[in-house]
Amino acid sequence: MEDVLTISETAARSGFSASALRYYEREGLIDASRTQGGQRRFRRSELRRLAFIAAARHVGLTLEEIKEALSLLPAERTPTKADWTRISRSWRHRLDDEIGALERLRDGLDSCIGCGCLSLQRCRLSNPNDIVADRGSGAVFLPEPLHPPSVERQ
Amino acid sequence: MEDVLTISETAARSGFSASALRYYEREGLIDASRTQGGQRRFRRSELRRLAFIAAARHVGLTLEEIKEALSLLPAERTPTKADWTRISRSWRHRLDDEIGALERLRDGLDSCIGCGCLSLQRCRLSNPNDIVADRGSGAVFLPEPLHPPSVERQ
DNA sequence: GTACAACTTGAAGTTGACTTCAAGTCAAGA
DNA sequence: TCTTGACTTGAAGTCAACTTCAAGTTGTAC
Repeated sequence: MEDVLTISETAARSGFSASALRYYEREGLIDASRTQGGQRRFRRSELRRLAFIAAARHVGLTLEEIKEALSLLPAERTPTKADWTRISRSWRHRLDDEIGALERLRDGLDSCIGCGCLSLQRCRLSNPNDIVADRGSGAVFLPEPLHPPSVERQ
Repeated sequence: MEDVLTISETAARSGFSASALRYYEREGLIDASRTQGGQRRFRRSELRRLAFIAAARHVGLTLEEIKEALSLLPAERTPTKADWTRISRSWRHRLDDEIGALERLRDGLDSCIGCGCLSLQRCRLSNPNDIVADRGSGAVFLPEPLHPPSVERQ
């Protein structure tokens, strides 16, 4: 076993595609040295970074957020288990929030199905912010969009 | 109150932007008649369709799926409450599945933070399919990607 | 030394769900 | 009638996270 890996070896071991690895390197999420001929060689420690990236992606973080998280790792020494644990601890809250939002949506759906309304005036499911209806009720069903591309301004 | 609405009235009442309404019409999700001059006029019943679309978007359906769902509505008569209820009932399962996936992820995260591993060989959080590790263990942590843009084909 | 798979680059393409733009037309109040 | 805001269209732009492509270079097994 050599102590550096080619891009295809790294791809096979990390589960990312080679083009994704090139993209991550270009974006500054991972690092690679080069051969004299210019080919990438990845240190094994990059596999751990990639594992972190994979996990963070599963949690729903954007690459920008992941990059920021990775920048919190110590530069002068090899990150320890405790370092990795520290920067991933906040995911727990994020997941709890996401689960909570989905549960509120599901419960709202139950009542909507019960009444069959789907009314813009009354149904919180389709009108989370009570845009049209009674503005006195402060109840906001979904404080922010659950799925990224679903909110419009105007 | 007139019985048809302009695009900006419809936008205000539905919460969608005017450009989104044009887009939905072009994609065949909603319908509009025209004035002699060519301007759109929306029947009030379209507001209910739009309420459905808004709710379905919150549940995470794509426009394509929503279009398919809407095509199940009866064409020859005005949809009843029961019609709307019927086609939105399946959302419940979808939400349950999504919630379940997130909960499994959260619980996996807890054990990962506990051990601090984040190892490609051992950690199911970053290596959901056990690509590198022991292939004997049939346990698959996340059977499919939770967040759309996170899977690559080799 | 040769073959050939694996690698390199920059540029362009992909996806979904819109938004923005430019240039022109319509509707309605005074 | 005039004005002006609302409306129309098609085309192009946006976003993230990559993938695909073309054309050329490198590494290595024989």
